Amino acid sequence: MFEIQKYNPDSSARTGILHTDHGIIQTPVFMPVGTAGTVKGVQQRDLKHDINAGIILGNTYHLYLRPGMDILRQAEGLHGFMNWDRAILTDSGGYQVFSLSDNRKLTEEGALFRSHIDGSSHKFTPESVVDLQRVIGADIIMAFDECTPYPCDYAYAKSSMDMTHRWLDRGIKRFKQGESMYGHRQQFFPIVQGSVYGDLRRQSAEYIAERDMPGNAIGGLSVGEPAEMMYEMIAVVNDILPDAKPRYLMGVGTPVNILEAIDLGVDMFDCVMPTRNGRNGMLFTADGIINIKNLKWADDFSPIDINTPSDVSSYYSKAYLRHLVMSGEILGAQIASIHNLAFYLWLVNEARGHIEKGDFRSWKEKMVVALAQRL
RNA sequence: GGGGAGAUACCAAAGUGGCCAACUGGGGCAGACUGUAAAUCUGCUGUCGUAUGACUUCGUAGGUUCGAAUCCUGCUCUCCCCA
Repeated sequence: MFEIQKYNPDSSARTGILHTDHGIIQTPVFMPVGTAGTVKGVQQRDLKHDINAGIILGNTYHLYLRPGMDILRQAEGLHGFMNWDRAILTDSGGYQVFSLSDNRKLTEEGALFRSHIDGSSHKFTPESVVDLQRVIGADIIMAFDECTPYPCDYAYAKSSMDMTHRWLDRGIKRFKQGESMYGHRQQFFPIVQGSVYGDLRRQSAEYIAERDMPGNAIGGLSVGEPAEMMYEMIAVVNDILPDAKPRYLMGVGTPVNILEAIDLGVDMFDCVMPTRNGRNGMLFTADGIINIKNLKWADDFSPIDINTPSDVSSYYSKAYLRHLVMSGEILGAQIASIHNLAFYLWLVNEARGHIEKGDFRSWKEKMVVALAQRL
């Protein structure tokens, strides 16, 4: 269930509230990615109290391979297993169809995977992926799709999109036949595809909108295409997807990408960037990007970032964090991950505040310039 | 005092007449990373702003040779064994 709270007067940006049985989520929202049942490097305690994440991601493919469904069932799902009482969204494994393309084979029936862990063979179908996500028990579960690569020729993009649509209907059917295993409600989101082709995107958005599910996702973007192309596709799609339902832009993105997409009417985001890039020494701040490994920070004893409201951001110095990252110390990856996630959450909350105030557009224009700076 | 081994770039360590400005690690410098097979990957790392180019290098001083990090001689230093 989703309620719009406020529209920004001069853009498609809006604020809303998404209801789940594990709490309400104010949108726009950023969802930290916790693929394997862990937001890498960050404890649940810090995710809650320092970062204040209301919802995190898990991944069906990875959890299915390890620890496996039997363990998750015994643990009463992923919530019980990782002791996380707020909301969870699971990706279906559609992204792995893309990222593990060397290890899989697609058919109308579904996808045959070779496990990246032990090489064993596994089959995912639109139906089985619903069943797996029942066991995992996420509040929001995703349809099984093919995330097409970029570049992707028109013919392939079209046939892939059509198959994703057929897969969607099979998934919805399975979803409606079954029920949640642990007593809380689950919502099923379909995914728009169509690569970078406006007419395909339009077609896909129409198809998905007709399914009338509680929320809609936009997939297959930020896979290497220019940002402008991505924005164009988002605009096309959002024009068709119903206003009254949350729109989830999968896998995006940079702080700038997120503000631009909010401007276009997107409500939900997830991305590995704050955690992965954080582990690799990139820090995001409201003034721009810091590569903490750069020599110039070696003797900078000022706080990492006094603007970002997390304990670590103002407690530790840049020089110290650089030392930790350069030395390969685990704490460096942890601090950087917490800081970046807190920054992403701060950014979308700030966006929310400005939408409510009605000056989102002008605030965004200023931020987009600042955020892209290299410090 | 006697015998033996060795000195290579920031460190470690290959190379033992031309394919050597010198393998490979590490370190350092920089870059990449977008629904996570990533605490990962890529580039550079003697000097000359770039170079299929020039110049200076393999403890040190000489020598042999068309050509030496590689062979010979002296010197300096280090390590090991025996007294």
